[in-house]
Amino acid sequence: MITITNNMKKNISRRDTKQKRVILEELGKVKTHPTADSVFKMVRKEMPTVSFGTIYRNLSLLKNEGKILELTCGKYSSRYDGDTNPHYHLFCLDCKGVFDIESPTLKGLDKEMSNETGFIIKYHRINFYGQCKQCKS
Amino acid sequence: MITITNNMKKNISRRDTKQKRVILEELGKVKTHPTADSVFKMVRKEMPTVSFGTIYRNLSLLKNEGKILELTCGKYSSRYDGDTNPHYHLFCLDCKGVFDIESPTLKGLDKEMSNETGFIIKYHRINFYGQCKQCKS
DNA sequence: TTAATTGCAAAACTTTTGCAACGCT
DNA sequence: AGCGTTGCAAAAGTTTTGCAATTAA
Repeated sequence: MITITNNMKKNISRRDTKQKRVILEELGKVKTHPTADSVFKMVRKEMPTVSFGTIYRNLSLLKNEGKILELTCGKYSSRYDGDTNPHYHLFCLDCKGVFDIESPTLKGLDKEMSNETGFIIKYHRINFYGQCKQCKS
Repeated sequence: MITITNNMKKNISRRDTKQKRVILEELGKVKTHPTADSVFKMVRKEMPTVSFGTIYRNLSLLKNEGKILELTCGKYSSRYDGDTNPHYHLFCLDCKGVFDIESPTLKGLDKEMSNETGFIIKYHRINFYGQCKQCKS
């Protein structure tokens, strides 16, 4: 009999490090959906010797563990979200900021689209594009 | 009196070039949502001297003119869609392919979300993630 | 004619990776 | 002790840009 052990799950955390803790902590503090570079700068303030490689490696681990979200938004630079509750985002075409949409998500959409298309659908993301409250004046 | 001339619209085409025509033509032929690099290779077959800069510059022009769509899908490489009719996409988590969803789009969603959130919403994109028909076996 | 566009190459920018040292467990 | 993780630096991948030559209008 073959047993699936935890070790067989690839690219997830096996150790609890200071760096990982600070990254998650900093992401939890902000609602700005920072890029990897911004996370790097935030963490640097707490840990001046942290490196870029460590930021990227940990963001990848945390994402695979479902502790953070990676938002895809155009060429260059993903953005990261410490809030893993299902929600959508507004991308401001003027200031380029990313904002949370508070409205509830469309619960039946994945199943409905699965049925209509024949694809297997696990989840979806909705990105709205327009102007944020600051920029709409 | 100040007149808005066509010249004041920045980053749109002003000349009709062979390169631009071939790029649009090649994008119209496929349903694969190619990356800029793939478009480059496709166009190279027709025009062996075309350069990367020309591909990127024209993809940007065509996008600004609404003749093609740029799909954002994770770190690295945007993908381009010659079909500008409103539709959603499935991103296959296995083969990494991008597929069109034929179902109609959610027409009232932008207005509804505008009202609920106070943002100005111009358009939205929905990305579904799962398995395509090939990979779901 | 004149100004947008091209091809080429270099630069800019984001992300990944090799490796020796380090530090969880 | 064993091995996952770190810091550093270099490499890899994508996109942009400067410039002289070309070409559409």
